[in-house]
Amino acid sequence: MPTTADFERMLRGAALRVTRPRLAVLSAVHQHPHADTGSIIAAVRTALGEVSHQAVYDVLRALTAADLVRCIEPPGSVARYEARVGDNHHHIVCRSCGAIADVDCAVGPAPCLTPSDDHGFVIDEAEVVYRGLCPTCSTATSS
Amino acid sequence: MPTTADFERMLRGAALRVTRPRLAVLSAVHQHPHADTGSIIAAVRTALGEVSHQAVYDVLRALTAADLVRCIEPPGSVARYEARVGDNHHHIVCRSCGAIADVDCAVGPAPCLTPSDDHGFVIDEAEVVYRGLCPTCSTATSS
DNA sequence: CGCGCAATCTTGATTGATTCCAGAAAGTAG
DNA sequence: CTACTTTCTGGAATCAATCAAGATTGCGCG
Repeated sequence: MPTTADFERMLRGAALRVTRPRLAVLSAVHQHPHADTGSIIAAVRTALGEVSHQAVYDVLRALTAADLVRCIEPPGSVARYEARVGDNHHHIVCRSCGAIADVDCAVGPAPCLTPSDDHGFVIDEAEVVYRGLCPTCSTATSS
Repeated sequence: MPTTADFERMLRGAALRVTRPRLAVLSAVHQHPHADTGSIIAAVRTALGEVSHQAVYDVLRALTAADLVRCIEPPGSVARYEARVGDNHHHIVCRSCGAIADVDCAVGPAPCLTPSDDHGFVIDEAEVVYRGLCPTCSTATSS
């Protein structure tokens, strides 16, 4: 787990000002993978006291633009943020309870980047979302 | 393009009552691939006159549950619906204008269904979303 | 060490999609 | 044709997210 000093370095490296809310948001995202915005706001407030949701939204946008965090939007859920950036990985979403797990790319660095017909689109990224049942819901259903 | 009689047959086959709003929604989804809810409501109202948005939401949910339409939720956009069901295909979303195009599965019937580590999840579906620039935005940007 | 600019945060209102609710209407089976 | 059940209508409510204006604060510079 990175330290506050690491987060500060990351912010400076991205030419972003180092502020209390930003360090708290960065820390919260690292501590709570796949957390939705509400959870992040709650975590930040636990750490700092009162913080406006607007600040959190703004910080998340800035961090996303700087590639310090990544935003994912699973179907049937609100936006979620995670700290793993730079590595090509995807997600499994549980159909029943909404749990999310990371999945490393199936076949290589960027296997699905070549669809059979690109319709003239210039593709720069492919995101894969697996749907299914997590271990807990799977056993609960089959029993 | 299927006819009203076809739509009626589809509804009866799914044990759903045949109502005017349902036929209109089914028709609208077939005529406007990847339409968002608002567009579908507008299309239905053009065809039938006043229809409550609640009815459209309800119908779309019923049709989705019956696998007569499919719901997709591209990042940064609202829910959209399409009529292609049963075939495994994915989507390209334009980063700039939000246009959506269909893409047949890259490597086979269900290529990405085998991640390197499934974390104990029971996976039954994989959805791939390609991000990039559509031909129009691509040329507009590079010029 | 203190100043000034510009980015950032606070507060509060607002939008927009979606859902909930109760009653009226309509489709289907018999 | 009748009755039952599903579906639709109309309106209010919820929730995430965005917008706007003014107060703060971080950071670079002298």
